[in-house]
Amino acid sequence: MKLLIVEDEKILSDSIVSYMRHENFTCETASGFSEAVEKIELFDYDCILLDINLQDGNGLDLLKEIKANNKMDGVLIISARNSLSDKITGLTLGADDYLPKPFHLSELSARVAAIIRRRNFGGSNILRFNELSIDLQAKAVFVNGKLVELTRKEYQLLLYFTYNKGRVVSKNAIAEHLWGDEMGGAANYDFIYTHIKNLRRKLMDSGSEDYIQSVYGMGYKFTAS
Amino acid sequence: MKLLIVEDEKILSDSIVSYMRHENFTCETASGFSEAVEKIELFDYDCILLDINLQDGNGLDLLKEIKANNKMDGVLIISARNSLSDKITGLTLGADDYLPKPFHLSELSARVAAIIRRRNFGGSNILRFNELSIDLQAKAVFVNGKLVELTRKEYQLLLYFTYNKGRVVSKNAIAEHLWGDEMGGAANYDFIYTHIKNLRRKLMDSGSEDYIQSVYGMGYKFTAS
DNA sequence: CCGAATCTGAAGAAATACTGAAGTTGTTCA
DNA sequence: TGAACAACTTCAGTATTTCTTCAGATTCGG
Repeated sequence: MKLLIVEDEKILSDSIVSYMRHENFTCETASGFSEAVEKIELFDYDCILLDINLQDGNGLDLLKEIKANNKMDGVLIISARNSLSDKITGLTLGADDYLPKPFHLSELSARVAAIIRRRNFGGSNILRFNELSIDLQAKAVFVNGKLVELTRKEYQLLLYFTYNKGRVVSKNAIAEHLWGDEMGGAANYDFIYTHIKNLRRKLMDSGSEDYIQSVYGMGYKFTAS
Repeated sequence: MKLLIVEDEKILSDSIVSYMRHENFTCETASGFSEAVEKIELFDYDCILLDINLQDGNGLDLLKEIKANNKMDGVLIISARNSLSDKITGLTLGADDYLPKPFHLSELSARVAAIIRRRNFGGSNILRFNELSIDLQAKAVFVNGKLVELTRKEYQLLLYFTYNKGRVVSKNAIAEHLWGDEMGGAANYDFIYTHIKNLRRKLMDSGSEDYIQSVYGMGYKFTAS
């Protein structure tokens, strides 16, 4: 899952990134209004953590812009202001949740997870696809009720497939989602081949069909239902 | 058996009521501090499910008031907050148990049932997991009835695991729960490794299975039942 | 049939986890 | 108060697991 943290207090931004990386989110940052606009136009994020008190503009305007651009990213507003009007305005403009400073990082994490769950998976903690089921809370994957032990990357990969079910996802998109900035537009995709191979093998060894369909020259399509 | 659910998130409150009714509890709700005080003064409840993060006041104050009024109601604290101090304060003030959000309704139900059983049959506050038992009042841990001497951190760690039974807890979350904000997103987790090692050793030396499962790259999962 | 894309197993590199011991802090009790 | 002890944290070295790279095999579309 990929996040954009829009926050100009470097210390806070860094600690959010550090925490969320450990929670296995892919994180990118923007320290200002303009940088955020740029990144949001270029990339897809599962959730944008938006501090509405930026130096170089009003975060609510940015929010307006995100929503006007028909971007489907989730948005969590972070604010030092406790004013009810900001909260209401934010939620009216389409933010998914609101978190006043100061906050516990674990609460931030829980809320972000909730937003993503709500937007991508209908709010459910357990996803089912044919003989496959995924418990988001326990971070566990089952085939016919039997636990399959996946590594971090394999789990992230599977999750990315599930919410792009039926769509072809390019290797570029996968790289961007699982690795962020530094790997997007990589020269080769050997590491993706390897992870896909391992994921396929683990699932099929446990008795699952192969729902990861290769689409020559395009990418992969997850075909379970 | 009659419950009072003090919770201002209507969706959560409704789903608790719906679930608990099926478990044959009589349910009433209060969406705020003042409403709760009123109801508690007027009626007797077997157990009060108290969210300590209310809009209109601190839930811990309400708890203090319940206990000061010599009400004998059992109290289960529900909290999104993760600060250890809240937990400790809550239990010190006389709460019977503590359940962090998010939780499974089945777990809530089990804990409520346990509180009621305990209070009605004069038992002490004891959690049981296979050959492990934890006396919350005495803050003592037993393996097959034999006392295991744990340090404070080890005890807190074990307790935190039991609260999150079956879920993967990240080292971040552990750090934040046991040490508070300042450790969130810490650079290294050496101290967690050490405490986990010591806790594991003490429990296993006493004849317990190792219920603390390491999940590479994600954290730990407590697997007893 | 050719070149490009994809797949595979194996090996090296990197990240994560564990351990014992040493250093530091805090508590207890004379 | 301060010596003795317990608890906590840090550190350095080791073990384990995962990630990435690579070379060769296979498949695919034209």
